[in-house]
Amino acid sequence: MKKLSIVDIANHLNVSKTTISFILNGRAQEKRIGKELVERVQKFVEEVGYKPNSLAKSLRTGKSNIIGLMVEDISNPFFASIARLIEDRAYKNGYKIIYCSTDNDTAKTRDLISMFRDRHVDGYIIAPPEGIEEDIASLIKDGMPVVLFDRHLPKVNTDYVEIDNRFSSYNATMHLVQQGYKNIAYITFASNQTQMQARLHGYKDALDESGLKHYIQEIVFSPDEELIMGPIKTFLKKHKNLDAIFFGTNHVGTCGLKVINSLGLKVPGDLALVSFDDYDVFKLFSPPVSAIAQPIEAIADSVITVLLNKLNTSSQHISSQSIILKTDFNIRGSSKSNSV
Amino acid sequence: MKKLSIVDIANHLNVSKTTISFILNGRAQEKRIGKELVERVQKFVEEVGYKPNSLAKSLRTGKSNIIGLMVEDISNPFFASIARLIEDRAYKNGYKIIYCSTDNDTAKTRDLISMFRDRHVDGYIIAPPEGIEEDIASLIKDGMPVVLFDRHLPKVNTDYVEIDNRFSSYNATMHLVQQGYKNIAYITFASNQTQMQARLHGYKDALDESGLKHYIQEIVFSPDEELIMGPIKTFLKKHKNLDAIFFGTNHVGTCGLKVINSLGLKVPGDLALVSFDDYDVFKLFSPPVSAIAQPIEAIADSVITVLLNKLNTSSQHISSQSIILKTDFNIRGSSKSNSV
DNA sequence: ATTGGCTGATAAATCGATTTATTGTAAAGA
DNA sequence: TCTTTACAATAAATCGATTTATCAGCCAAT
Repeated sequence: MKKLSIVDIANHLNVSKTTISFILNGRAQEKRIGKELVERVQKFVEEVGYKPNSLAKSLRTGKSNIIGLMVEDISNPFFASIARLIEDRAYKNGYKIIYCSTDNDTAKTRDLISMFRDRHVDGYIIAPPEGIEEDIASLIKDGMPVVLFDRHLPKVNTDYVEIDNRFSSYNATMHLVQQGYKNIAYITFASNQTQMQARLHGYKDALDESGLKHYIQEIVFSPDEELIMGPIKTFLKKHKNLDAIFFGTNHVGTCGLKVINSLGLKVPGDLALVSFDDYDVFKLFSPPVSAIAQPIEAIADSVITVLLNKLNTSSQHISSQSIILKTDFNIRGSSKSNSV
Repeated sequence: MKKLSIVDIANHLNVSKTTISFILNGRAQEKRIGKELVERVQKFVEEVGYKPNSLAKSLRTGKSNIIGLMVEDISNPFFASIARLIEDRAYKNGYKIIYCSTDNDTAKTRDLISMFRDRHVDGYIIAPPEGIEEDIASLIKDGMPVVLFDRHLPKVNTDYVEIDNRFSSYNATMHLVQQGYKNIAYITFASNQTQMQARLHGYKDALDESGLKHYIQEIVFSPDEELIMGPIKTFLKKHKNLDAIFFGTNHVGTCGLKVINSLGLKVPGDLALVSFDDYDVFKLFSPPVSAIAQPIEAIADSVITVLLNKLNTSSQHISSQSIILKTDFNIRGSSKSNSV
């Protein structure tokens, strides 16, 4: 009982495979195929559960109904949640997802793009690392639908979905300032990606406006958490005068909390905390940590909507669109009572 | 500058495409193709960056170099981490991953399997929901390599990778018993899956052995966390005498912590806690929560090793193998001093 | 009687590879 | 001299669909 092909169907019904194909692709009317024949074919196909070989189909039509999704790291809860939502929406629209993690590694990403291309994916959803501009540009030049998210590439004209990083960061920093904190540090991953730079600027702007001093610690990303916690620990020991910390991502934040625990620091007595990216860890820490929550449903929705749009309209009147979404600032924990 | 095909290469070099194909597939020697020709072809292919169309290749060979990965929910950190590791290993071995989340929904899973099949994936890695026995069996009957993980299907003879759930659970429960807790509850998701049943049994066995009373709360899974927290809250309010809780999964555990926070209960003063599946939340809770840590690297490694084995050896001498891995019990927080 | 239009269906080309069967030559063996 | 054998490369078949071009029959119009 091996799989049957369109030829088997055709032979069994004494009909040409062309006819079968037309009927199955809803072109029966257009091709003036007799009603009884159509019914007979449909009935039989249904009966034996015939399904066209999608590889052959893709080979001929050039469409694969697969979307390539490239995130930084699928094991990061932020990306995992987004991926999950995108997956759902994509399936509902008849698309499958091939995904991969880039690790923010340009060479790896290049490989993966070429692999996606090789697999003839119909569209790309990418959280791009730095240095990948040319590859993305060439993708677009060749007419592939591409949507970036979480960050974008200033030198390349693409569709992208982002949040208002600068303002979110500015706003959170200002919140600390207004609570009376004077020595507010910003701990983040060293990165020139747009979203990270915007967050950094938001922090700086808020402090500049308030006449406070910057305390910035940039950490080189590593899969080994110890190598993230180490620099944080050193930084905290060096700057004993800090009274508040703003973490640039959930990952930095989580590592930061571990350091704070290990140093036995009291929150918010010794240090007030705020982090970018909300996360169970922040809700359950005691006291709970305020965090900037990205609207993941909205991000996923926007991304997939923009991409499906590009996939369905061959004529692109719009050269490219960018969507900037708002974040929520979830304020938690007892606000410092002795604010100025 | 459209993509070039093997015919373009052949024409350009005045060589037949057969020859090109043989050379590119490393069959030059076997097919006795002249050395200079081989070099000339390889040089040119390298130069123009020609890559065979993998769809055509798959169509002809029947292999897709794609592995289908079905987890319960990719946004669950346990599955996300496993997926990430599997992804890495698969890529290193020339395989790509198509993934999806089953939601433990049998009908959805059935659809997804048929989709994977349709896509001609070479192998399947599945955390199976209940009721999917027949579909898996038919997959195997048709010679598809399948590896289950996290749980297995007793009625189907498959390869699978699991942890020692019963013992892990028994051990963790015993730990609470030995610390002197008398009223130990087990809160879990209602499920007949093997791993959940094994965990439940481990709990029961430990209590039976110790002559303690069972307190079991099974919660119907829901994507809405409120519907998980609600029953937990009710349960805790109903059983004021509880002095310890064992959570059956990280998700239940996280929700449980939220309830405990909202009720203002003190840990471990009012309640001692242990959870299955380790997770940042448990490490950072104060006091930190003891947890059973699954060896995710080992799980991912085993899964992919078993699958690659099946993929590379056409003759399966082994009918099926099951791998049971050990867990780590991470004991945290101050142990109760007034133990019996 | 020939052309043209319409209907209903099909033969053949195509997508881009792999695989099988075949060809042509030159050297070796009978 | 004629047949083998080895060598080097290729033509053609195949995978399973879609798409283009073609055909056969029939009726109306020129």
